[in-house]
Amino acid sequence: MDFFDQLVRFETELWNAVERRLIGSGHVGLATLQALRVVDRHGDSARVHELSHELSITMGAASKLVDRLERGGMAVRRPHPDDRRSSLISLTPAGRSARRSGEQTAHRFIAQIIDDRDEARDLAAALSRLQTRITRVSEEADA
Amino acid sequence: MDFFDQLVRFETELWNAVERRLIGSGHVGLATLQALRVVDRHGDSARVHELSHELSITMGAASKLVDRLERGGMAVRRPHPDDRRSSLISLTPAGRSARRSGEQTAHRFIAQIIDDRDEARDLAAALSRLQTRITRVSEEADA
DNA sequence: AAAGATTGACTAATCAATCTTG
DNA sequence: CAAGATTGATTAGTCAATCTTT
Repeated sequence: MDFFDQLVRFETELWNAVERRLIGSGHVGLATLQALRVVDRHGDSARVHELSHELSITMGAASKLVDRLERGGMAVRRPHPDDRRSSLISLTPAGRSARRSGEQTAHRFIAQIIDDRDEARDLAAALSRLQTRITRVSEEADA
Repeated sequence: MDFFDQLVRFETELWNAVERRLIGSGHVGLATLQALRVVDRHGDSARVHELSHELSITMGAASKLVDRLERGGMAVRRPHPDDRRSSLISLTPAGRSARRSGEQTAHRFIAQIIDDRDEARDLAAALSRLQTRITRVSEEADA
């Protein structure tokens, strides 16, 4: 379990350290920043579904997350033109600005932790490859 | 941010997959299992402090975690012999049993995700090395 | 029936305040 | 005053039930 324990510990502490840096310099928190990045990345086609999927949280959590973004004046929902069950989510100017400055701060901090860009790329690739195995191994159980 | 995003995503999904496997086979949840492992690892010298530190959670969270272990009949607090501010936490037979079977299930599952033991060791070492940088880089800000 | 989303009940984390002991 | 722990108020997640639309 060494690998698992180390993974969990590092992820938790890195998340918390980035969070402290963001809050300490007057930016939005990391969970909010990650949400803003997902919405922005999707241009005008972000739905609750995308947030749920890309942040690995439930639909319920994603729905409430968008509620908070709206209350904070960082995003707005408008009706989906082709599917009346859904809404399209887009950032307000304030949301885009919070994303830009927060992302810059987070990026600088993380680059100090892992300053070797090749190593960062290799680690990301290794994790990405293992990622695909999670689904496969999980599904083998259901068979 | 590729590395960070991939790290967070992989950790979240691996945690959730292990959790589902544990619950699905009638074991304690993963957060509980991690707590049981910490207490057991410390023999008879586990305090709330150790749980807080090794799980990277606050003292408040760790204190409530021990409350839940006690309510579940998996651990007991007894007064610390040398320090009356503190308690020593130890596992009951039920707690030790839950730890053993849960750990076995979790271990088998994770070994299926990352089946190359050398790779697991290398990744754990890389993360461990980066781990030490978090504190250093965080503290540079305070200077 | 399935997909998208929302809501309510519950769980477990955070922070801050507090208490006791070192 | 600092360290260990506990507690209360708040925050944000889960799951399950529900509603609408596909």
